[in-house]
Amino acid sequence: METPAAAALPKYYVLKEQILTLIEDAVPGTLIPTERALAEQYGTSRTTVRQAIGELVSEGRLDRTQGRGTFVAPPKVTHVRQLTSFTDDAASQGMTASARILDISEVPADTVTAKRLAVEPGAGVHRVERIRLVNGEPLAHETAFLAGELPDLAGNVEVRGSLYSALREDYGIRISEVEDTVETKLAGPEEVRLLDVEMGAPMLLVHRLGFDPEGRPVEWTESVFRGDRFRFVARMHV
Amino acid sequence: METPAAAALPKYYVLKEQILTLIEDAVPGTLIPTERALAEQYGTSRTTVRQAIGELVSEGRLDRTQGRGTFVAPPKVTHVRQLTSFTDDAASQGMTASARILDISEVPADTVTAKRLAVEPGAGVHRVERIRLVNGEPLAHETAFLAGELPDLAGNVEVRGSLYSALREDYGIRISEVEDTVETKLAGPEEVRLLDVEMGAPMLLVHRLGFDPEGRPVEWTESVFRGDRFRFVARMHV
DNA sequence: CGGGACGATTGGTATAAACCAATTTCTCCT
DNA sequence: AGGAGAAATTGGTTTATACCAATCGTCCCG
Repeated sequence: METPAAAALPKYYVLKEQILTLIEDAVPGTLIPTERALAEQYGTSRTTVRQAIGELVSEGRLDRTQGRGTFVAPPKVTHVRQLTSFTDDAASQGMTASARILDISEVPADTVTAKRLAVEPGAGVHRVERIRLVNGEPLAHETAFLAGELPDLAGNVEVRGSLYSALREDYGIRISEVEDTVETKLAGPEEVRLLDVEMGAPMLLVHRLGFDPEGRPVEWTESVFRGDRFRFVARMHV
Repeated sequence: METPAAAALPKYYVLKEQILTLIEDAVPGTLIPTERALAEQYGTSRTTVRQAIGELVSEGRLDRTQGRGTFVAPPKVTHVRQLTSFTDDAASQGMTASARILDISEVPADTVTAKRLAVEPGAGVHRVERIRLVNGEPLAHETAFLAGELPDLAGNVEVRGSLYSALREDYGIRISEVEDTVETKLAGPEEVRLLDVEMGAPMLLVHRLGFDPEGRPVEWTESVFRGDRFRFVARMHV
């Protein structure tokens, strides 16, 4: 006595949709029932509840913290490339953007970086590693590599408060064309530590290669954005 | 007797890295040991092995099929927006691109579509739903909505073999500017059915709004790309 | 020789049960 | 009151087990 083509859906997925209807009208920050309570309430095991909640966390609909509970998550941040700055984007959405500098130093170029920046492997390049924050919450981990002579880069970035401002004002470097690649990636220990996400959460891995007006590559940046908090926008002429 | 700050990493993550070293030099299509064999070999449970393999599948490093086994996956496809066509991209990487049309029809605009295309809700818009394939494998599910009078759209798309060709050649519609948004999404039953991915696999959700030279929105498209097979590239002037 | 039935193998879903780790709450002592 | 410490609560990880479902190979029969 089987249902012809009705069921087929895994139990955890049905539960996921039920939880979605529970939270779709809730304000961000609302606490939802515990995993043990949901398991009993829906007549299933905690394992199944965790599988359902896990996907909702990955999708950015729920946040959870060990010892505290599981909460309704805030909506995604949208970032419009090139038309506005990161800071302006956030401001237009009623949020405040900032950055925390982890490291500014000069290092020998590895093979990948050397190829991108068209320098010799092992040549000195500048490295700028930052955490980008919105409303005080970490949103992205960004590591930029820059070719050329940039004396006292750390000091100038400090003063200007922005890498691009320093490049333009202090060194006369203008980036006139960029090539971005976007792909998915799962969070590893580094992202867990720096961005406060869960192991295995989906991330947006963005690589940017920036060229000066003469077409020379001057900037090579790898960024890892939280997939549950971020939306990437590009507007361009065809 | 605890190790001070050494361990800390979950066992499934350590196992994941070990499996990675096993497959990093293997040719795509190579069969790896069964879950039960790996569990015994590494002295762990099948649950833990599945958690490790699951992330590698999500990252596009492994493919698995019930009843067959788990295999090393092929590398990602890269798509450069606007500079070249989808077909040319694939060709330049030694692959062949194609599309399967699921539906071409005229439907009343829902509220979201109406807003994007600047028409009245319920007004008739054209709907084109396709599956994009590379090397015969489904890569993306794409649904486009178009405003305006487009008599016999289905027939013309059939003849031209491309939606954009038909718009340009048969209706004189040119898209001169586009706005793309990219975010992550997890695969649901529809993606599982149409794109041959696993439930919960990370996807790239892309929305495109296309404008004509007068700045009027003429195309609104939602695309879901396989995150394990696809890389999105945008090149633009600043 | 073809084909269908069956069984073995492999991944997919679900349960129950521990125990660990972070956080909050309670309690009791000063 | 205030604070330290214990207890309870909640999510995080792992194991063991069972059964379902898709695939593939084998064997036997017509």
